Amino acid sequence: MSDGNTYAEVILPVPIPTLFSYRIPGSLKAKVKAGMRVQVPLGNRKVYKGIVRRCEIQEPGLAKVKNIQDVLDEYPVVSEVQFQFWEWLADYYMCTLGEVYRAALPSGLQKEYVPRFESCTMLAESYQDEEKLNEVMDGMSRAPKQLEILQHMVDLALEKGSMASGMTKSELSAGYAFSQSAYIALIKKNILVEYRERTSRLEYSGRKIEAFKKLSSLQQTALEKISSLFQKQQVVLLRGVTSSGKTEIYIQLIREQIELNRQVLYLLPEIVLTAQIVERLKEVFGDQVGIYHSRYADADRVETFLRVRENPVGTEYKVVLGARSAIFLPFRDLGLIIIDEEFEQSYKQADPAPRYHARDAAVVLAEMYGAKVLLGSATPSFESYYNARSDKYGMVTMNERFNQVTPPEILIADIREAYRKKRMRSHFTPELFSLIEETLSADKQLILFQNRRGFSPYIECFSCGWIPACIHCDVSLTYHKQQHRLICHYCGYSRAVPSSCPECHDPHLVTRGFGTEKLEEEVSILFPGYRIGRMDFDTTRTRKRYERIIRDFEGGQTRILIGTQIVTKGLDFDNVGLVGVLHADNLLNFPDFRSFERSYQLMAQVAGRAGRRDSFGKVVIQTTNPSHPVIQHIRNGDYHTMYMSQMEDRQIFHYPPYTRLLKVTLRHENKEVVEKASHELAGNLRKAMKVPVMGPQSPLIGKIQRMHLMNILVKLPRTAEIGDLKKLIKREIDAIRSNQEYRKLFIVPDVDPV
DNA sequence: AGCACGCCGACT
DNA sequence: GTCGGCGTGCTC
Repeated sequence: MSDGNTYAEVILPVPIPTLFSYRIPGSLKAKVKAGMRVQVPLGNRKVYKGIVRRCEIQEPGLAKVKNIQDVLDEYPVVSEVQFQFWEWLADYYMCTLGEVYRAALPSGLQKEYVPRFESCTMLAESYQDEEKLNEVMDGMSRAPKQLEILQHMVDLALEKGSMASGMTKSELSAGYAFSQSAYIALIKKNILVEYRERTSRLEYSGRKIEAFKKLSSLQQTALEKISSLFQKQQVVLLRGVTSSGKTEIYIQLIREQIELNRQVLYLLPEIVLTAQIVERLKEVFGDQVGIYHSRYADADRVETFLRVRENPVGTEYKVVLGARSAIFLPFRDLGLIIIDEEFEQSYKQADPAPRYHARDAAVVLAEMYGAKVLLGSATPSFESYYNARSDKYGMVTMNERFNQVTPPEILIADIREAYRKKRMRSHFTPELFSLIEETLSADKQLILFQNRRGFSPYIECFSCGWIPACIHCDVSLTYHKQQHRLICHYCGYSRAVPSSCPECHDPHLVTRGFGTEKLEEEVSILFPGYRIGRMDFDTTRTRKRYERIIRDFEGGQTRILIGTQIVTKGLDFDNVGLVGVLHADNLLNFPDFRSFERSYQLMAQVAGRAGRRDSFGKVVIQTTNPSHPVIQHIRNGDYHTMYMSQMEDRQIFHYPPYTRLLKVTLRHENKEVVEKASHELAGNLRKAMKVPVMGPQSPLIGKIQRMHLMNILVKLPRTAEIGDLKKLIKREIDAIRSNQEYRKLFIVPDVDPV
């Protein structure tokens, strides 16, 4: 039954799993289209910006239907393909469309965003013909000012490409005695037309495009293999060791897509997305390259977002270099998605929802666009390698480094033996110590890796063993010497260092273990006179500081670089002769089924920093367990054997890639409540379905920010249609949620947790 | 997620 | 007498 009104379904950024229906007032009927942002009231006088999912729907049959207040776009900002992608994401990752909306649009588009408009002008269509124009210009001897403007107009237009080119009024009026009245006369005569255009906050460099680098024969072969695999496969894994020159292969593939007038999304982990890589792409693709990541000012993200699609066809960005959220950009026609360092955990969004994995989501997105996916990595994730080996993906391997760069020599140093023989010097084995000396005297640089920040992971009372712990979390506090404070690495809580033990009043408190800060101090004492750079969470808070540390090391001002994980990522230095891993056991002993895989990837990455370009490098890995299989595999560079042995375990214990995991985390401020609820949920899940349900288990850190945690792990079969199982799980979660007893309980499902 | 409504303790 | 604490429930 139609009442003559039309209605729209709107997605709002609220965690409610429904769309909201609004009436479209007559005045807006012509303007509202799916994918446009609208302003709507919700609840008490609150104004929200929502996205129209569908419009022109029938009367929704609700008691209260409010009006759309305003339409905020001239063109849709979300396309139908994007909506399909949003819906897939919400369904697969068990979240609401509202949550996807929050993640997908830059916040500038969710709040106020006032684009800058500028007056532009161009020749009216009938005067774009040269003869016709000459005719009027000949008749303008009595209007020299108008003639001058036209002359100028033609020069500028031709410079831009054609007589039909538009320009801003300020461009037209620059550099001569521009007459406003003469200009208006030309508009009135319909020789010029004026229009308004949104102008950019991002600068066009107008830079000249440089020639493509010639590929080596190895690169050329790899490129040809990739192209031929793309004939029959949607996804190809490019397995290329560090320094094998993957980037230049990507550049050729991007070029091919641009020639086909299709767009390319080039995903990188946030931290690898540095000036180095951006520069290289701009060198060859100039202003066709867009950048999109969270460290960008939001206004710039909005610009990139809009320029991916809204620009006239042909002038939009052809390739966007971005971090994981770039999968939400509204591409007109995506032909290829490159995912570099595809094994990086940071592709998975942990918090908040949608807890999506950009690599996996990108494969689905590519399918929707009919695009290809290239995964790049030196040490692929086991999932991707498994897919390649089972022919789901194509695979191309590059085993040699570019320009015959010699792979680094990897030495394993036994910490325990060195201790026994009393040959440790602070945290250095004799092997590492003498190689540091050698490297420094050979005028080379070195990198030391320790996966802990701060000075020491905890302090302890010498007489009674008391250890200061966080008041909000179940962890010890890390001592930061420079700030002279004890800091919680989970919630940020900090306190002064006590002058004596509060338990037994002994003033003798000792530091235990070591982090990057302590390492820096000891290196400066043991190897005086060399400038040291430290790169960790504490020293890289701002982009400026981060870039400065890199620049100083790149330029050779700092000789020694000490850091956490962050030094392993994608940095390309020429003069590094040595890389030291101070304590590999930290990584290996992490209680997670992926810890071997991770350790291998991490150590292989650190090792890859050594001996790039024309220099020969060495890597020293210090460990208390030199016979550990991962250590042996690293030394032999044997990814495959490592993979095969891990796969056996994964199959036996039902872990990915043989199953899909779904982790449910329960949070409550009361320990008893969260334990009771999680047991109840796990029990109900076991009753409801025939798949392995593990737990509930208290995680390694049982309390974070005053909230007690419990995890339940569901192992979903790879083969079956898992949609129904997820619905079932959702139902059980909702049942627990609706229990009054558990009203302050948070239940968070995480699909494919990492 | 907001935001208001609603029902109990310390203040001008 | 009220200001305000945050528990509860709803939002087209």
